[in-house]
Amino acid sequence: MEILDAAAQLFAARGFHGVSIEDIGGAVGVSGPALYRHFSGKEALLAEMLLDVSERLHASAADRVTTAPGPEAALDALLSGQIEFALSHPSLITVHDRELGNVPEPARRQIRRLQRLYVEEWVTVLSELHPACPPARLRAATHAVFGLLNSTPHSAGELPGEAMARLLLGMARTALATLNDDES
Amino acid sequence: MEILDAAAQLFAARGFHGVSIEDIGGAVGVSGPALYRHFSGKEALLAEMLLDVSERLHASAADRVTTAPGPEAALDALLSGQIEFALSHPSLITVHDRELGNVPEPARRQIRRLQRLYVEEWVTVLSELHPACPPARLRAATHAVFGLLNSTPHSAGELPGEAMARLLLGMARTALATLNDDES
DNA sequence: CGCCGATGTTAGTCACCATTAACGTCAGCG
DNA sequence: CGCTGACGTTAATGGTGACTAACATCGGCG
Repeated sequence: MEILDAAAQLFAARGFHGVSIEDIGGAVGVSGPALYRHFSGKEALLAEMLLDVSERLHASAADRVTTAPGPEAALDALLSGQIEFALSHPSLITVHDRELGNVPEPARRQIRRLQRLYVEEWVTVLSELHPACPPARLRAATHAVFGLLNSTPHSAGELPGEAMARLLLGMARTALATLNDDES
Repeated sequence: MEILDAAAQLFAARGFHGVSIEDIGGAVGVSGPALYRHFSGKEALLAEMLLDVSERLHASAADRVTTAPGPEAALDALLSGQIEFALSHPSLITVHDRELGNVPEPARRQIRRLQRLYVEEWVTVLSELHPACPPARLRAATHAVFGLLNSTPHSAGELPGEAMARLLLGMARTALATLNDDES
């Protein structure tokens, strides 16, 4: 929806509390309280936005993993999916890992659940590739790779999108390839 | 200062606009407007906090690079410095790359300048190790590595600090080692 | 035509919050 | 002793912002 897109950009730029309902309305051409015809409140708007992101990420990951022929292909599919999403929706990525704390309780738990499932998708694939590696280490490495891939909003414009995608894919792949070698 | 530490944790958890002056006062045992005896306002407090972080990061980087015997050692020193800082001051790291937009103008420019100098420190070292690599690519890779290293606040507690430091060092090192190999 | 539901609009209302005012306390020091 | 400067406190004050109320507009459909 157009409202959610505008809100995502504003939230990413100024933070949830730095954006007013009137700001969001103004960004889509209506003014202020008109938004209450579409959302029950500011927090509900954020909740729907983050829920949608979590669902899309998790659904895409589950799909890619099950259709991949093997763990190496699955990992590449996960990497490409995350990169594609981060490059095409930088504001959503930014809001997604900044503003969970402002989502009210019924929805927050569900978003957390989807995020956890998403991470576990990665950990499962990685544990097939690195059976000797303890899960906690795989989880930490997964979060680190997310940090790497989600850095695109910060380095926006340094490189054309296609080049950036290849760079991130290469860096993430090799970063994950060393998981067995090191001592813990 | 104790006030800045408390404010950093609050800002990291709830965002600049999500924290009130009274919250910060309460966290250090005084209440509300007492803070105006130490800072001219909320934004000034943030400015001092971010300026201090930028200065420490840049000074440490410049120092480590000049005392290192060669580019490989310099890169390792940069990596270790950033990891050490991120692991010991997660809130400062979080605030540092989220809240620049809320710093008023005299100070913002200076913080930006220090951040740019910090990045250039990395790019200079990397360009000695990868002379064929265009600077834009090195800059993008540097930001990506920052994202990787600064992911610690998100994966807090998965791994003990020492293990996390080694994991991040290994991942970042190998991620940067592939910079020449890929096509751009 | 005339009702209705979707969608907006403009004026409150009420809470919160940064900042300032006015007023203590008290340690150190002449 | 009595001043002074550092540091706090509790009341304004003024602005902002989420949310609600009361009031249009209008396309579709009986």
